[in-house]
Amino acid sequence: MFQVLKTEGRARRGVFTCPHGTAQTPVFMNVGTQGAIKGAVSALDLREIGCQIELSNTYHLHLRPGDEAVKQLGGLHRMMGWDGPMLTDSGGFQVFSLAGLRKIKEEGVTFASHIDGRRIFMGPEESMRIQSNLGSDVAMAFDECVENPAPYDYAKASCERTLRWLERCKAEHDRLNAQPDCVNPGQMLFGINQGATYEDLRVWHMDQIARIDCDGYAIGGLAVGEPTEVMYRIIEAVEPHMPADKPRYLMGVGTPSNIIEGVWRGIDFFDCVMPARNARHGKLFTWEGVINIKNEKHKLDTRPLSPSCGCPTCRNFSRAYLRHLFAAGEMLAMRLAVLHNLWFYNELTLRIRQALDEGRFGAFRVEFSEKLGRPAQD
RNA sequence: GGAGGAGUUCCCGAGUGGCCAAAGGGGGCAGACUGUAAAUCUGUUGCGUUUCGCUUCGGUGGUUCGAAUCCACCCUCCUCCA
Repeated sequence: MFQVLKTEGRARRGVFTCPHGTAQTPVFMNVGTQGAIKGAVSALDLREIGCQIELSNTYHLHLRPGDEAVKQLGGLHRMMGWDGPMLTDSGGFQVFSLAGLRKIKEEGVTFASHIDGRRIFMGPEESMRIQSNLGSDVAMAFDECVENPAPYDYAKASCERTLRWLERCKAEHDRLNAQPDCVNPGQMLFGINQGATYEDLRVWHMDQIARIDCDGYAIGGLAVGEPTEVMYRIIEAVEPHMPADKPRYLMGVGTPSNIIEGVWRGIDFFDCVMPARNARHGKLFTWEGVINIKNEKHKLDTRPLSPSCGCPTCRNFSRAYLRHLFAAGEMLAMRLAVLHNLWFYNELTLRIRQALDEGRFGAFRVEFSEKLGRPAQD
């Protein structure tokens, strides 16, 4: 269930309700692909850093430990110790990221497992079955994420197929939810818009999938090679065609600026590996701009990363200590960095919501959209 | 005291007459990262007025058109024998 509380221009402030609770939107979902946030961060930590929705992955959990095993363990929520809202990606992104290891046919996709090379077949029905076994609150439709730029003819054929796959996903999802031993009978289904960088394909595809009754709609296939301006142009073209009473999810995006600009263009849900991955690599987001904590200039800096940050890392540790932990290759470096960046992303969306509540999101956007992507000034 | 062996750029370590400012690794410095095959990947790491010049392979001197590389002596370290 989704309720829009307030709007400012195209931007929306809302509340999303699912079997494991509610999320205030706009929301950033914290990515824990294999049932864990990389960087030694657990579900306990997610609570502390303000995570509203956790995101995991169908393909990866199907390979390890296996979705049947997860089901026997009581579902992914119980397995990983997270009792809040959870969304699972369908494996569609792996069609893109593992492009060298798969073959696409009408029935589905055959992957050569990136772990041991064994053949894994995943089509709409398989993806739905796996996600049903995982017991997430939101299952994503199985789609093909096409790399940009893509030839028009290919993008057209691909998004037509993704539409047919959504019809199969919907049918299988409804069937599975009605099974007596279903892990999470209230599981929702989100459809995914594709069409590469072609506005006519995007709009046609969006109109088509909107006719299939989903609990939300996502824009996929962006931030996969095209310039940022093109991404914004596609969102602006598609968004008016997305059902106004359903949540809108921009998949895999993005930078703090991308999120502000996405909200400005009517997006409610985001997710991205960037805060976690960049954190592991020493790039930290703050309200003053981006900090590369590995840089020599922080060697003797006793200040926290950011004076305006209330995260566990900034409350307790100096830049100098963090830099040392990175230089020394200590696991703790990654953990503290990931906690900080995810806190920042969760607080970013919190402040966006506050700005929307108070009708000043336009001013918020002007103040922060560009600033958050620049290097922090000392 | 005798017999061998070894000293190369920040470190380790290749290189035994010209294609050597010198492989490779480490360390250092910097950059990338967008529904996670990523604790990964890339660049750079003697100086300068940078399609060229200068200084550099323990030290000094020599051979040669040309030396990290060959010769002499010296210094330091390691192993074995006494």
